[in-house]
Amino acid sequence: MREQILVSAQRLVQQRGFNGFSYADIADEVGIRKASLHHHFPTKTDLGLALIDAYTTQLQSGLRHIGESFNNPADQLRAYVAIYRGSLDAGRMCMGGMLASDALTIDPVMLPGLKGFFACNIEWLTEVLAVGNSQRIFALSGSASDHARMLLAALQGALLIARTTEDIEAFERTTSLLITDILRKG
Amino acid sequence: MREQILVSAQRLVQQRGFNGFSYADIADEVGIRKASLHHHFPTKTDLGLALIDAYTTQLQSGLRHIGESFNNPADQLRAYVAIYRGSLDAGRMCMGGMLASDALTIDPVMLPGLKGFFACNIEWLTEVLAVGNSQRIFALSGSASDHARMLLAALQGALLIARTTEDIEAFERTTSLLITDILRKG
DNA sequence: GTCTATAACGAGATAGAC
DNA sequence: GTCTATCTCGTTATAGAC
Repeated sequence: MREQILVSAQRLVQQRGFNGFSYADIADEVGIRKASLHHHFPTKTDLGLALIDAYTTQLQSGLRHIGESFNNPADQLRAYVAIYRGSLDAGRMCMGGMLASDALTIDPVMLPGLKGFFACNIEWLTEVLAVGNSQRIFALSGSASDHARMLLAALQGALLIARTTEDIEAFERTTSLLITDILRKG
Repeated sequence: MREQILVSAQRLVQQRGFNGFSYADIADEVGIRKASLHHHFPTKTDLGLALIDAYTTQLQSGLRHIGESFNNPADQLRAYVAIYRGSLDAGRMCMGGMLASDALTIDPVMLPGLKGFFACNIEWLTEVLAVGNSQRIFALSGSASDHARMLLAALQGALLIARTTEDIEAFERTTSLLITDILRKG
């Protein structure tokens, strides 16, 4: 049940933000009463902390899987971008981006976990970009970590705008451009 | 008074999102009672529509000013980026980005105005990039409109992440990289 | 245009029975 | 672990006096 609650709540946060859903929404979805939810997560902050933790674990698991599935840094980067594309197709934003936009309204105890999530993304991207650059697969114009931050920012923003403008095609073109600009020409 | 309300509400949306403030917050700030606000904006949706309209007007005015102040497309682009930097310094997000993250929870009648705001940004950026490219000041790897969308997405995402990670330095490096990647290399 | 007063609702949360 | 019942608070919104 705890797992069902987390699955439901995660979807709600990704689609509506942390202030955009209530215990009543979750209760309807998982089929128990509001009050019963408080047995699993006494406060909404407790739920939020568990969500960030679970989401970061999902990310790390996904990144590990990419590392095991692809040797080529370019393919790894494309697989990373595909995660965002899959999210868009499901009508979901990145939970990190949604919580970031709610940063001033949520309990501050959630912020370290949120920062950790972004750090996870940046560290992994930095490593992939650095390896690709040293293998002359990529041709970075700046440091690997600067490119990593730029990629993360661009993907978060592209996801946000694409959902609102309902333009998946534009998302696709943006991410293609991001990748080709990193790949060594000719 | 209507103007004071809009100023207050705009700041609140940019910092806390459309669901992150109430009429009580505005009332405290402008010094009238909650009920009096409904005389100026009967519903919160009415307020939201007025905010989007005012914000788009501010954008257009700002873009016009940039066009009048700088002839060089590179300087125009830097001035555009500086708008986001100024927002970050004020602890504010772009209102467009905030409303986009709230897209599924706000009254759908606000969505056309929100899409129009993004279209405004993309059209202006596309024009600046196209001119700079034809003047051989820029060296675009893709179409001007694709680069425009990418820039907008990257700036929105960078703003969001920089506020959460409290890393203005990272925002600065990201935007520098975005601009240098567009400029024709020495 | 602004006020007091209040309605109507939904939110997060608690108590205690089963 | 789940339930019913309830509490308290904040929210948007309205009625009607001044």
